[in-house]
Amino acid sequence: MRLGPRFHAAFFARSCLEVAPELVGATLIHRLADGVRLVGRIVEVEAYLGDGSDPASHSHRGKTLRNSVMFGPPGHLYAYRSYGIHTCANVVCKPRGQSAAVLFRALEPLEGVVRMRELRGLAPDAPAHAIASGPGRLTQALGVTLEHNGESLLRGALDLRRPAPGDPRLEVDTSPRIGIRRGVELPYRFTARGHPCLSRLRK
DNA sequence: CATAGGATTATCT
DNA sequence: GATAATCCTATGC
Repeated sequence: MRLGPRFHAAFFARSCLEVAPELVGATLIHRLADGVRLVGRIVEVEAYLGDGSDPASHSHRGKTLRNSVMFGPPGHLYAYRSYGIHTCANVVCKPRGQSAAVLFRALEPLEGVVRMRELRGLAPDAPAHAIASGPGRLTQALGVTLEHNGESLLRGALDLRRPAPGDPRLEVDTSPRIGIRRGVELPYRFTARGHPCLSRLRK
């Protein structure tokens, strides 16, 4: 398949509330060492602000060893461990020194689907919507680990691309974020309308 | 279909 | 020592 154009760092050097909805429909790629390319279309993201107004953000209480990448250059990967088991992946927003991020929550598998099922430990006939619908599932399916924390998403093995010509234009819905205890009411979750690969389907 | 509970560990208090 | 931006399985409608 043909990939869309790259993002420039400037795209991410602004509010994650602007960046997040524009990432719905973009593609996330991981080129594995053996040449296999894992590609998915982003259908669900969440924004986490860094200006102190967002109590659910990891950077809400300032810079720590874990969240230090959030304060680094925009367009890089912030990966962290969740509930001791899962890895979650974000793209850093705002210029260096400020902290904000967009969490990748669900992908529609596009290429390397057989490998994704293997990485997830799923049966060969497992449906596409079970592969990367959820932040932990997404990183497992794409082979993204904590070792990728801090890597650029603008070039290299991990690669974020704009939609390619001919890709579907997705309608974006807004809703409250999932699985958090603070800032529960803030509408910072952005989803592709009616898409089967969302982590939680519409009613 | 919906909900509840356990798993499991890095990070911070 | 408690918490956590979750997932899977089991159980009950």
